[in-house]
Amino acid sequence: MTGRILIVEDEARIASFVEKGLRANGFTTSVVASGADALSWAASFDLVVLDLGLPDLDGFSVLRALRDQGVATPVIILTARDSVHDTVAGLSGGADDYMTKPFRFEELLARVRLRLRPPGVPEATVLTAGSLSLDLRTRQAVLPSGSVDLTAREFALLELFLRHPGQVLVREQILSHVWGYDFDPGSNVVDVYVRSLRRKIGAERLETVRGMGYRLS
Amino acid sequence: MTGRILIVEDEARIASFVEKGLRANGFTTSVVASGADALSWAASFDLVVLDLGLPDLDGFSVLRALRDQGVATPVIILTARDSVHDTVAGLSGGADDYMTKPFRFEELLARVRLRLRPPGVPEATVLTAGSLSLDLRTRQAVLPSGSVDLTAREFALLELFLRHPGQVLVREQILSHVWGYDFDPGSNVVDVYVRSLRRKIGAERLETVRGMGYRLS
DNA sequence: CGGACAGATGAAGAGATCTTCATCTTGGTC
DNA sequence: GACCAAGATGAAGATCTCTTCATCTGTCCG
Repeated sequence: MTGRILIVEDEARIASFVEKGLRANGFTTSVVASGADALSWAASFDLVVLDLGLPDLDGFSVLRALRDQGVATPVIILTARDSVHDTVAGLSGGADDYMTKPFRFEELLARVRLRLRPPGVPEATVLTAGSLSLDLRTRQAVLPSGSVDLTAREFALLELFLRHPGQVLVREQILSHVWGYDFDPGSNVVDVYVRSLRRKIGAERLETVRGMGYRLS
Repeated sequence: MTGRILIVEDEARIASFVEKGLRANGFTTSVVASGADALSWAASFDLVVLDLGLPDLDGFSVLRALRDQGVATPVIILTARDSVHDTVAGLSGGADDYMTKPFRFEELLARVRLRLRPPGVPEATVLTAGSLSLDLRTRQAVLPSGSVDLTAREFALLELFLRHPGQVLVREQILSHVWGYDFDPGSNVVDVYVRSLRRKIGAERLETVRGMGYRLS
């Protein structure tokens, strides 16, 4: 998936963090630091990441002005945790999305991908690898022998494997995706959950790559 | 939301159940009972509900034939619970959806709506009523005073209220939506969960309508 | 062979969640 | 006002979920 993304952010550190991450994932990005610039440029982009704490215009004025101009580009808003209510109140009809700072980059990436999904290519309801499938709505693993209910963690873990089929996933990667940003590196939760997944979907499906991590086969 | 829906189902009882429900929700429907008819008609509809257990052609052949003809109409498959694996395996790339029989009508309706959502109108991430919002992804209620985490049941209950704002919801409706099809009519779970929701979002937001049920105000 | 380390496994405990039940309160009706 | 039904509430127990910890097993390498 590709796309041109406009980052409207005045803090250089955050702008750079977002820009690097998005570029590393194949998106084209530009950064502007003011609401005025955002207004002039937004229409030429596929998506806008908009910080609410701008120096000149506040973010919502920018958003409203864009919509008044008939610009329909999806906007993902970055906001401080303590002004969530105002932010959410400003999202009319779900056309836009928001994230509270600080945020994990993966979360932003997921939302960007969601908004840029080509129309006509609906969201997957099922992920499949070989004879193993995962129903994303019912949170069930589907095997030739039948369906198995998964817990939230098991589900998140299996989803991660299914989204990276055949690829070795390192513990650290797994921890940061499934357990979040500030994980305890000394924990063996991953092992334990791989174990319980294996019990449910069959041990042979999750291959151990010694010294590296695990791989879905 | 409107749309023309083709129901491909040979069991009259189920066909009627689905047709009535969809019509009651503003959709235009037609029913055919054979795969051959499905093939000739599918292209003129916005969505197809396709039973896999047809007398002439099996459902998958119909689906494959449609795709071979270049018909991209979204298809929702109805299948027996014990052939889930085959069904899921047949869903290529998540372009289609499936449901196991027996199913709750509301579930079908939700999937129909999902598939017929006009492109460019992304799925809502937040539902709002007055100063109360619900973030559908984080499962948090957002109030002027801050955000509150909800449990799975609380979330489902509040979502139901927010999708029917200002409308009185009867216990039975609530039970069938949030607790599923085969609920115990003698239970007071609804009361208990209304209570716990009130504690979290403020008692004044959920109004009691004596002898009827509850309403979000 | 033996040591060291990576991974596998089982069990236990904390905490959350869901539901049921018993009791109390409120509103409506006669 | 008295009564009854509907609803509100608190508490307890069953179950599930997640995580940690201790121990066991297997692999690699000298």
